[in-house]
Amino acid sequence: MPELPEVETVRRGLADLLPGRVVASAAHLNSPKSFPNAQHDVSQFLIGATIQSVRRRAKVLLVDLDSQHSLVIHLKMTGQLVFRGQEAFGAGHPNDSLIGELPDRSTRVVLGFRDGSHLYFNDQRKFGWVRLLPTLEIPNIDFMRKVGPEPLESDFTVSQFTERFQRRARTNIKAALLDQTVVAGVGNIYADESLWGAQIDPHRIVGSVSADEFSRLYTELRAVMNMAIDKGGSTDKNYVNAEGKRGSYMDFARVFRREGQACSRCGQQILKIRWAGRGTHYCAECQK
DNA sequence: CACTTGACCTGTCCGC
DNA sequence: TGCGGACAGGTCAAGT
Repeated sequence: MPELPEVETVRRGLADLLPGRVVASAAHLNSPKSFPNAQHDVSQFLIGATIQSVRRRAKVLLVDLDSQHSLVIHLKMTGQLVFRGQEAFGAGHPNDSLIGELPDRSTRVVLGFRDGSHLYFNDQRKFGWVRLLPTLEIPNIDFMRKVGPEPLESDFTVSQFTERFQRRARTNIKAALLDQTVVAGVGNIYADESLWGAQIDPHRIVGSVSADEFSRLYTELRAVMNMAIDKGGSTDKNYVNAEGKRGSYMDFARVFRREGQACSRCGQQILKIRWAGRGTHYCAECQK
C-alpha cells in the first residue's frame, strides 16, 4: 500500500504542515513497535523540540527535530499520518477526508503541538512504527545500509538500474523489483504497473531480461511513480495523505486490481495470480 | 551468499 | 446468520 509515491505524498504534505511546530506531548496508545526508547529520551529529545524538516528515504519518513534527533516512521501496509489543526477539533472534519474524528480505534501514536494541533499515527494492522533516533545514526541502521538507490533521483541512470539487478540474477523479475536492496521504494502496485508498461512477464528470470527490456522497465517505473505522485498516490483501502484525503492513481491503473477487465493495449483479459508471494496482475498476451 | 517461506497483525470477504 | 479460512502486502527472521 504505501509505496514510494504514497510516502512521498505524505512527506510533501507534512513538509508544508510541520516545520516550526513545537512538540508538547507524545501519547503512545497501542503500538508495541513504536517508541522503544527509554522514556527519558522522549522527554529529553522529543518534548519541547521544534520540527525542522521532513525527509524521505525509500518508504521511510524522517522528521528532523532541532534536538539532533529525528522521528523515523514506517507506515508498512496500513499506516497513516494525519495532521489536524486546532480548528478541526469540534468543528467536525472535512467531508473529503476518508477518516473521521481522531483519535480513532486504529490510532497508535499522538503527537501534540504547542499551538494545539496534532499529528496522528494510525495503523490498523500494527506493522508500522515510529522511532526516535539521533539524526546522525539513521544512515547506520540496518535498513538504511542495505536499501538500494532512489529510482526517481535525476542522477539515477538506466545502467545503474540494470546493474543493480544482477545481484538477483536467478530469481524472477517481480521478486527482484520488490527487493528493497535492488531499488528503493517499489511495492506491489508499481511493480505490476511498471512490468505491464515495459511488456515484461512477471515470471521472467532476471538473467534472461535483455538490456532493452531493462531500459523499458527503468523508463516505465519512473513514469508510473512520477504519475502516481502527481495523482497523490494510490488509495486501495487505507492509504490517505497528511490531510486524510485519498489518492487517485487507482483510477489510472492499467493492471492492478483490474483482473477480468480487458487489457487497454491488446484487449485480452487481465489475469490475477499468486506470484513472488504476492497477488500479481498482468496481461499474458502482451507481457512476454 | 542467494533465494523462499512464514511471521507479524487486523479487518473484510467468500463459501458453506 | 455464523464461522472458518483466504487474502490484503512491507519487511525481517529463519529456513533450505
